[in-house]
Amino acid sequence: MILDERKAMILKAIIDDYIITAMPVGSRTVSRKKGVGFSPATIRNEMSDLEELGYLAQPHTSAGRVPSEKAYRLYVDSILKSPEVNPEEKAHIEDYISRRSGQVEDVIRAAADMLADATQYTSVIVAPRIQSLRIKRVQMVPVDEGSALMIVVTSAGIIKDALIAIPNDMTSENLFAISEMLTRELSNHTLAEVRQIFARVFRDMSMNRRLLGGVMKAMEEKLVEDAPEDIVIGGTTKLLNYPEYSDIEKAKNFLTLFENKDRLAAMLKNSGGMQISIRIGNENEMDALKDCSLVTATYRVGDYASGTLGVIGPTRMNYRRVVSMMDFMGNVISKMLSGNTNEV
Amino acid sequence: MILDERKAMILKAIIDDYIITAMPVGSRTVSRKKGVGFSPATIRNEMSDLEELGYLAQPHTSAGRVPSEKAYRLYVDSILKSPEVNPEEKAHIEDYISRRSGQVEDVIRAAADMLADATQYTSVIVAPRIQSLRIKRVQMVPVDEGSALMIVVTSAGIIKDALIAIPNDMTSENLFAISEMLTRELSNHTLAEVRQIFARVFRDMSMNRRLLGGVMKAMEEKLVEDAPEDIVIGGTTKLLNYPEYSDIEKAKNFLTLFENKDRLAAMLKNSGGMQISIRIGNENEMDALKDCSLVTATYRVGDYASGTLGVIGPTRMNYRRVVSMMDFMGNVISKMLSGNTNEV
DNA sequence: GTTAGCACTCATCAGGGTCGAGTGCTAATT
DNA sequence: AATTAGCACTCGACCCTGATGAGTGCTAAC
Repeated sequence: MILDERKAMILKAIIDDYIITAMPVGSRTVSRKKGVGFSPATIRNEMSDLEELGYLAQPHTSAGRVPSEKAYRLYVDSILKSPEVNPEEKAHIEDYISRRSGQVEDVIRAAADMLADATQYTSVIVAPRIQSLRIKRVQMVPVDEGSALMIVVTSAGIIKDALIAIPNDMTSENLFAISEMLTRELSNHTLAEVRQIFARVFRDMSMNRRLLGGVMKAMEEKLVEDAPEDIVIGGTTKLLNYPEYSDIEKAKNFLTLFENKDRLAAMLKNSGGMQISIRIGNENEMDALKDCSLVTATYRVGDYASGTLGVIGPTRMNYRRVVSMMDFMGNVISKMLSGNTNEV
Repeated sequence: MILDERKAMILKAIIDDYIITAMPVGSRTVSRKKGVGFSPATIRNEMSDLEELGYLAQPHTSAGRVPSEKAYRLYVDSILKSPEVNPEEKAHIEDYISRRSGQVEDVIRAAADMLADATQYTSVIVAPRIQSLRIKRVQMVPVDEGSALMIVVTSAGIIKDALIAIPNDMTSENLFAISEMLTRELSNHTLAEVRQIFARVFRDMSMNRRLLGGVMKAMEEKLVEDAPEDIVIGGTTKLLNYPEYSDIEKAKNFLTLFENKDRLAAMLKNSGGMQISIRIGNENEMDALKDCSLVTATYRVGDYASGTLGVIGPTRMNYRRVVSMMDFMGNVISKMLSGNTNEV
């Protein structure tokens, strides 16, 4: 089912045109393109074949042709090798992001904005899964009579905190001592392992059972269990600039998507572990994305944790640019976030 | 320029109807309402008067009448006294929000969601201005070789943090000692005063000049100066459900508004210190809000700090409900956030 | 195998007619 | 004097129509 060279060339021309104009492409238009040395009639015959093969579709009898998802798929697969981002742009992006020192949230925020800006589509970045991170320090800071802020510093400089209740008579020296102890016990373990470790600690030392109970509860509840996904969205309204979203219903559907961040994160993450994954139109499970394409990539933090970044645009998006941009951006994020992390 | 009773009644009927239907209201419609004992003809005469007085407008000759901003203003002023939120709803909201323990961010997030949900308009809440908060504790937690997380706990349990650079040979005991010292020096002062205090400390003790320099720089840069406004938005897409936003251009304008949070915060905050302020249509400075109304209220945190909450909806919004909801919500937030704060 | 020619299709748009909601005015009623 | 009924008038919404033009498929000529 491989296309001969001329068909492929014509199909490519049609897709290229459609990516820009979002209008059905006619035979005349194709034949006028440079590099295409055939008359409209010839093109028509080929287009007719392509339609039969399922690569093109006609919105109505006397309209031009529109590429099908199958066509995009072919196009995308054939194009992935040849990236295209100019060096100045790269430098600019890297500079902007690296200016955000440290905090993972900030880096991701900056990256999402840059990605949306560079592609002119909507971008989404999911922070690394927290359960898989290794704890480096645990520290409690008194906030109030009876409450303290528990801070967990993990590898890769990702920091999580939660308010916990403490006994009223606890001094800050006391808290410090306990923090040191917890750090000793927990460091180098993942958050997911915390529960078992606590079980052991509880047996070993009877000290401050009540406080430890509170700490453990907070860790489980706030840091492990229902921790909402950390997910950042850039350029939410970018897609409204494209004609396919001039229908208010579609726009609304699309925008509501971002209100449920957990679902969004879930969707982004099942990219099957591919380095770069592209889902076109109906290849997406979510209804609101049925006429969008979603390009996702993975970035790494240190040696174990990883996160996902994605771009959502119309099916006729500029895949070449998006893919290379994602590739580049993934590397930048990895570099920024792993830079912090010296060994554990 | 006060309206006689009948005119007022007719005007109110028109506004009430328009709030629901978003369609020009005709004399017949008004006359059919219960409580209005007049024929369409009579109503027409009154409506004609009201138009002359500037309370009504006609989109075109043979259409019904539409309330002007002046009418809304009158309506709103006359209605502010009589709140309307049912007790179960109140209980539900209070319960939902109080479930978010502690962290200011969480409370505000929850409140914004609730507010948007209860009103079916878009809600905005600005966190208390950080400069005016009093410091309760300063604590540094080592993160990495050469970097630490500085945490500033302020009154009202609002917590700010920033990554700072520290000398490589700093131990955690060392950091703890310095934290204690900083806490002693800074507690009970506002962030805005930090600079002067540092000047004094610098003279008094020569210890660890380099670290202190870093701390001070971080405080100034990250916590005082360009700290972006903490602002939370709920129900961004809610307004898309109203016919006045079925125009994609308007929708886009409106949505882009939320991308510049600083401007948004600035606008919310200049409500002239009123308890509840309502800006209708052109009373708003921002173009994107020219055909919206903005209702803002103030909440307090402890005795000194305060923040703003707001609802954005179409000019024909249900003012009665929104106002009473804002009033209630402001109190809930105040209570939640001040509850934490025992004396400093 | 390629192309020119031609009849055919169909979305888009402007013009024109009808319909109905709503008005303003005038005259009749209370 | 206030209210109401009646009526002519206005104007947007809707539907139908025909013209236009982009684009197609087929056939015959090159």
